[in-house]
Amino acid sequence: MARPIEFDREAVLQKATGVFWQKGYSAASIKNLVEATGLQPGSLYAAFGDKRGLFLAAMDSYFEDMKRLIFSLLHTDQVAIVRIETFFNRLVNDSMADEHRKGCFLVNTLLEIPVHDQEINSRLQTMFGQVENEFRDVLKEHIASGEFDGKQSPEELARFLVAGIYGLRVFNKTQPDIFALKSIVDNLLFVLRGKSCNNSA
Amino acid sequence: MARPIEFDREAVLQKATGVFWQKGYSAASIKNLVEATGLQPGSLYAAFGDKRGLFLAAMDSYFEDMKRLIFSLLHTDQVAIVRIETFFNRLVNDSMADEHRKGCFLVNTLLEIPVHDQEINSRLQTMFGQVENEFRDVLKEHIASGEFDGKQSPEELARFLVAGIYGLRVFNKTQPDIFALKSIVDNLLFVLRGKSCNNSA
DNA sequence: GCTTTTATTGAACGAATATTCAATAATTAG
DNA sequence: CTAATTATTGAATATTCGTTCAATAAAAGC
Repeated sequence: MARPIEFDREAVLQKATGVFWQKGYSAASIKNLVEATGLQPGSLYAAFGDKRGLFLAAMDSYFEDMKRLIFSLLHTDQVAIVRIETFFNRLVNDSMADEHRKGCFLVNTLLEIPVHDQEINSRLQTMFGQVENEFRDVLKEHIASGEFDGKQSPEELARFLVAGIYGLRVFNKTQPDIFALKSIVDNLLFVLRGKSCNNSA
Repeated sequence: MARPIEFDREAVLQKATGVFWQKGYSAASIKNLVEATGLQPGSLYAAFGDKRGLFLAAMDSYFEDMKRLIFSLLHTDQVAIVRIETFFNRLVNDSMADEHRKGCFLVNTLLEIPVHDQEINSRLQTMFGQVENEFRDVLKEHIASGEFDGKQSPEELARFLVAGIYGLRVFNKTQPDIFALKSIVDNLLFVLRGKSCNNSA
């Protein structure tokens, strides 16, 4: 028994995410967000509390999309190592396709927000932790398959891959070169093969 | 035949760098900078033009220090691979020692400033290019020493290491764990050994 | 159709922002 | 000592910032 909300919350969050992604949290103004979303300040504040609340909601929205994508790439009927390869190929292609080279919104946020902001940083920690765990599970399969004879644990390898993702995203900001990115991926995956020496065969 | 400048330019830049490093470019206010440097707005503007000019000067000052450090670590009488190891050990130790986990000022800046800001980004590109070249030269020595039988070029390996530095700096923001960092470094250096398989001996 | 409830509007608010500049201070040249 | 030059001061500036709120609009219950 009241006036219903007119806007599509998800669509608004996507627009707002675009602004924060492009400019960062501090440099994104309410004016920018009002223009991008089409909502007036009052509506924005009624829906999300304040600028920070909108930012947190944008983070969550972005992460949900990201999680869905990662899950779809990492849970197929292919061999474990191939799934990981596919993931990194996708990362390289997406990086090249992004004309503004915005990178990953969450990585950007991680570096922008000082560590003493516990609310945002613990969120990021949880999010990146989930990604790490996804890789860890796939790596467990990989190791069990016998195609790997290195001494590293799945946890250790997962951390290494996550750090590799960070490296690629930052690298793409300085040198958006597809061959460079691919070569970095090759070297990352090299670590996962373990059996680099085939002269026993 | 005029009043001399009272402040120490390098000392002021160090203080200003601290503010930008901690808060980022956008979130750092002139008020913050005035308080940190001890200079009044007028003096700051007379010396550096505007906030952006001060930021550019801070970037340059920071990079000079960084370059000196990298040079000192990478040009010793040790074996090439050991020098690289030493560099990464130092990076890990410094990361752990930084209580505010500010990471690398230039990497933070790289992710904060949109790519369409050509002035700042081309500066960063040059700076990181120089670091990459330093590694490339050391890797040439490493490859020439015969301790490496991989197929990668020094250029490719240098890019990989630089991406590794990026990865470590970002990783340290989410998980400041010395064992995790060390394990990532181990895996990075694993790629440089090439001769991972000793069963022919 | 009237009341109630909630959404939307957008002007208005005070606070904070980057920057300027007239006044003052400190130095040197002559 | 005086004049010239430049550094320093910090209040004042205009603008932009995030946020609020009274007015208005739209729906549902009775």
